[in-house]
Amino acid sequence: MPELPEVENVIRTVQAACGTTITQCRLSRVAPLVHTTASAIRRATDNATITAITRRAKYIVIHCASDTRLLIHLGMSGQLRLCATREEVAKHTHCRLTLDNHTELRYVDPRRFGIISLAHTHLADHPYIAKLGPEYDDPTLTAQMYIERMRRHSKLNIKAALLHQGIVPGLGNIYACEALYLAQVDPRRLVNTLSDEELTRLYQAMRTTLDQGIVSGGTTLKDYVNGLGHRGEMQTLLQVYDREGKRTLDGRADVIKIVQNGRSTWFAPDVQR
DNA sequence: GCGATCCTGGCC
DNA sequence: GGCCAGGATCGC
Repeated sequence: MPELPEVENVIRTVQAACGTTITQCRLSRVAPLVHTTASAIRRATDNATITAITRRAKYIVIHCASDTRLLIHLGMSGQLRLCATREEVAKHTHCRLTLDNHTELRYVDPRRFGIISLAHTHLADHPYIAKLGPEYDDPTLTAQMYIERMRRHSKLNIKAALLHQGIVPGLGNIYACEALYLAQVDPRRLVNTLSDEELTRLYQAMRTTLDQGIVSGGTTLKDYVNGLGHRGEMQTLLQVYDREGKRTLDGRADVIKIVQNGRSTWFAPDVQR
């Protein structure tokens, strides 16, 4: 479900949890924990005040006053919801953080591809965080730096490179297809066949696409909702994603679907070269 | 670098 | 019943 714009909208809509104190942490046995245990999470969150909720790539970071941070990745089907305590608990709710203001943060994930983890010292030292490239909107990430990072993976097709979270994280299947359309680049091309000019177009396109996704509240294809349960609007603006056999949204060209590295790619061969 | 794999649910 | 899905790790 969630790519960077969806995760950004989730963290923005759960900010009311900041300043509250966690009075209870309930983890189901099927919660997908990584690099930690249920007891470590209970210990870290017990009576902890939430000082901030931030995002790193597609990870949600819940900062506790105790200097520990709870890391949540939503995987394919995860949701983080800020609910009234009395609200009915949805199926596949794996973690409930009860807060001292009659609300709860609930992590729900039917497919269980997401993860919950813990970072004690520097966030950047966490094994999963350490592998990530710089944020797409990092002011120090110039087009030139982006090109250099891309060229370290010369043998990848450009679609796979856009999905590679170690280069610049945040794009998933939807926004990668959309960025390639905006930049007018054929997803099948290898990085080492792209000119600096084409990579610069992709640098700009991925930034524009992610910004647009954030501003429009994320893409609700099926079940994405933000932390308050509201759907996004970006699905009404997608040019190519899931439009096999149709025209692009702007009517400029026909869309076809191919499979790359096991994932569907939609693109318009007449305008993506 | 690439394919298999984790898992549930919706759709054909 | 089989296929597909917004992700990413792991082993080869």
